[in-house]
Amino acid sequence: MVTPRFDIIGQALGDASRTRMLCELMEGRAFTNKELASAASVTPQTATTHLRLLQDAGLVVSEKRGRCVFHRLAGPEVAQALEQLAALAPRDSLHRAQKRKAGGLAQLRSCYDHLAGPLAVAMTDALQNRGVLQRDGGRFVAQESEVWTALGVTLAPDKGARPFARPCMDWTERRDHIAGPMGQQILNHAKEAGWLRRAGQNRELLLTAPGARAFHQMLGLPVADLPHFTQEA
Amino acid sequence: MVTPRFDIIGQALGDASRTRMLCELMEGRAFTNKELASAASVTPQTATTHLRLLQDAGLVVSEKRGRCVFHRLAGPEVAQALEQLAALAPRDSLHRAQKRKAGGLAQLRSCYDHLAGPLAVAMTDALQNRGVLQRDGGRFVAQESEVWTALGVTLAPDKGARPFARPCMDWTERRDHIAGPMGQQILNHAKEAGWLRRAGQNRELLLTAPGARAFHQMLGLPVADLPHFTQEA
DNA sequence: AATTCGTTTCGTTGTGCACCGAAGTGTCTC
DNA sequence: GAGACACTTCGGTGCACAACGAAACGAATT
Repeated sequence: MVTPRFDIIGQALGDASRTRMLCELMEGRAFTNKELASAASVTPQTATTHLRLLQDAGLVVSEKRGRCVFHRLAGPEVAQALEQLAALAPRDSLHRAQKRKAGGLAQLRSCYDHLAGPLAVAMTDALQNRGVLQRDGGRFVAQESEVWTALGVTLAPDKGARPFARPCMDWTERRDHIAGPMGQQILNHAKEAGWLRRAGQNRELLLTAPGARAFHQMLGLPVADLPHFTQEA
Repeated sequence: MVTPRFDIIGQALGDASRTRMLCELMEGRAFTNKELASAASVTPQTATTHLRLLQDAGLVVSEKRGRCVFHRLAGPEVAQALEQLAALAPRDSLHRAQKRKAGGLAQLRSCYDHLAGPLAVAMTDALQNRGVLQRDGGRFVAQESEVWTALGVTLAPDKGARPFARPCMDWTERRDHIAGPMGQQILNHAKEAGWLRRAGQNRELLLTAPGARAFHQMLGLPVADLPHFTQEA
């Protein structure tokens, strides 16, 4: 048969669990297997098979980083095609991204042991612009002494084997931020200095007034749009 | 769950048989159940369930005409979305329409007992423009005496109960042409007058030189692009 | 009324596959 | 090294559904 084979893509779309995963991925960020599994309400091993199928269909690309695997849409065309397809069904739209940005869920949060979100990405950018941090393929190289002064932080010296600064895929910005010992110590210092406070049980964080001043004065980071800590809580 | 529900559409696309049907329908014409069943290589009863599914997904609309049911894509947006989706898969394109138009399969053919194809649609247009034929909801009303002269045909008088001129969904043009006794007698006269000849075993027809003259002079129909009869056969 | 044809409904079979539990691999931390 | 942790592979279960035969329905023709 000479029939065009968009049934492969159709097959990939033809399952509710995969649909839920794709809706998460429509946000543009990269997600781990576990997160997508949770989004689809299935176990990780089921998510693995789903994601392989989406990969085979060319809708999703996956990238291994350490022990995590990050999945994201194969490109903007995919998102566009899916959006157009979803527009055929006059249901509620699927712009989770906007909802999430509007709702204060995760503009500022911790990622494992380090800082994540737009602020973390902006910090990474700022440090790179000042030449304190350089990207070298899949890793970061930091001028340690200068980082101290740039951040006003006294970081413990590197213990050795573990890379001092690693890039970590940021959920919201779909770009890398600083992980590893350096990221961990930055977050610790920010907490101890009272720059950040936990918002609830989850990983969400709030910026305090001194924290906003510190990040803005030291690195020129934009802090106006971030969620600030108020006395209400 | 608040997840968007494009899994319904995805489900509809997620089957090879339905994909084959949709590829046929991408041509823009309306197809009967049986034709789509044949295109998908399944039995008509299987095609029925597939088509209901496509209907529920909002991809296809169906219209009953006599004992036939005509199915076509719900609208141009559907075709566009499918095309964009198919473009994600870098396989061979699905433009059957163009192939079929380029290949001389069915520019001019008989439909049951009457004439079909672009020429038939153009004829219907021309007769309506001259006020000889009027559309009245789901049927045609013809000024019989004037039709005679306009076509240079002597049509037998209407037998009674059966509507003299009925609209019939044209495959190629996705628009109606003239069926019923009127359409039948027009085709008969065209054959007897040597205006048209059969091309092979199928319903394909060829236009002869006198036929081209007749259709062009009497109704101003465009005949240049239609398949002409030559001595080769 | 009988026949033919296109379509649909029903009942059944068979298969594909989503799902999970258990176990295995690779990576990171202590 | 041991112990977490993220992910994958394997095996098995259960369900959804594509497919067809048989039969019913409706429209058109005789």
